[in-house]
Amino acid sequence: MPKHENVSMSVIRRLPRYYRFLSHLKAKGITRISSTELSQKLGLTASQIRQDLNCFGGFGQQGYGYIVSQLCDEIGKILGLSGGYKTILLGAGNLGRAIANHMTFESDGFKLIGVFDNDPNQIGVTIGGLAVRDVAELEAFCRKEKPAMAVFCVPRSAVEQLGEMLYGLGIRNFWNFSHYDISLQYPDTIVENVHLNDSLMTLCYRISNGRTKKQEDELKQKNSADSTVG
Amino acid sequence: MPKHENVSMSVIRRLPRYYRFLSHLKAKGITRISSTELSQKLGLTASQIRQDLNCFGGFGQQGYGYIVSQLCDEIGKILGLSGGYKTILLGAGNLGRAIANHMTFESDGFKLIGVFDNDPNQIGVTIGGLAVRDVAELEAFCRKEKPAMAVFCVPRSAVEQLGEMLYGLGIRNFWNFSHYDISLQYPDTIVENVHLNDSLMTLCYRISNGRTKKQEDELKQKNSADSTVG
DNA sequence: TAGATTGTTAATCGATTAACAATC
DNA sequence: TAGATTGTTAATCGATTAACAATC
Repeated sequence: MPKHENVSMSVIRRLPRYYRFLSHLKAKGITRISSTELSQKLGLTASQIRQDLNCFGGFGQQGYGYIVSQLCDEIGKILGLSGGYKTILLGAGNLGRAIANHMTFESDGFKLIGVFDNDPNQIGVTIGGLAVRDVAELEAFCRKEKPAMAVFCVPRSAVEQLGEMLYGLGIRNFWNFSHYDISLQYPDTIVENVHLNDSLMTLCYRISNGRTKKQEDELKQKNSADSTVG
Repeated sequence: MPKHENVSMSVIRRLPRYYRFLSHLKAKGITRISSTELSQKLGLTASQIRQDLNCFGGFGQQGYGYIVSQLCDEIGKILGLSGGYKTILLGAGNLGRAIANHMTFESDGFKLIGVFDNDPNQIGVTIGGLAVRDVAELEAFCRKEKPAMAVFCVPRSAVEQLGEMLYGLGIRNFWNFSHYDISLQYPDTIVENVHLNDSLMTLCYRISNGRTKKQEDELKQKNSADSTVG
């Protein structure tokens, strides 16, 4: 597995979108696509797509474009989707359940091996094919199974406590749905935060304040382009 | 309510973090904070924070800093958190439930007024204080209540159908958890996407490929700073 | 007044876009 | 070969950081 240093987060965050769309094309039986076509479908520039892909190597053929299935597989490899990283999930509330099901049915590089909660009513209930365990068993479970990643679907305060324990047990990778960002405490962790609250407030801002000038310009441009076509 | 044009999405996406942290400080009874202190707590530069805030006006006092409660309230106003935008939610699965509860207990500018599903087993069940309605009632409900925002917690295919209907009914603001991005179809919509899948794949990439050079440098710098302090 | 910290301008850095030679 | 489209370099644009005068 090659290491791709110096690739910016901006590029990395676009890879899943490419992967998703290419999978879609592949499923539809489309074999070939150019950067221009891709850019139109995704709302990006062709230049950016070529620039992004060339961070990892030349996957296209001049004068032809990209072979959909090949490019899709390559991006899957780059993303490390066959990793099968052992994962535990903390918190069996509604969000935890949704995430557990998601991870079970669409395993994007991770394998859920344990779900934990401290609520006696939840313990034993089956979620994503797994019986919810008592959080009291967490330490022993981790020593035995050595999970690579932990998902936090618990409140902020619980993450502060559990984070310390899991860090002590060697876990360095986290998918965090709480407000507490463990990476500020332990800088050598890899944390992917999903702050639903922030997302909602951003939406609130956008509704309240209207579009930015840039967005307004793009919209105008798009509208005039549409009416030219039609 | 002033309109702040020309504010970039990068700035807007940091506002909720400021707001969240300032609320936290306020709750702890802290009255004053400088941009330097804030920057240390949030892992940003003081310069960036001042630059960000000055997009909206001068909220600080030279030689003193910022009054926590005042700054917090101002950011809340900028975000439009008192908007109380009427919101409907489509999809009463686990994710829909988690989101409905979230929106009911922490109303960040939105008021949930209806939850819809097409599964007869879900209809009538209470979620976030609301009885789940049959999606067949959706159109009549919207004509009467005129919601400002819709949350999509349904699969891609359902969003394609429902999106068209809701757009036709005048709804232009969406919080979207599906893979289907309605803003590509209707450019005059405001859509905030939450792609959990993409987030997970990004994490997978980061685990598989290690830190970027920039992150590695920052980590080294932080470690040496820590050992100098201790 | 002296010290501190903002608001704001200028400098740097990084990301996106444009252009075009290479080549299938 | 001619046409198309990539890979890659150069130009532009935007965002972040640094610096410092203004001022509390």
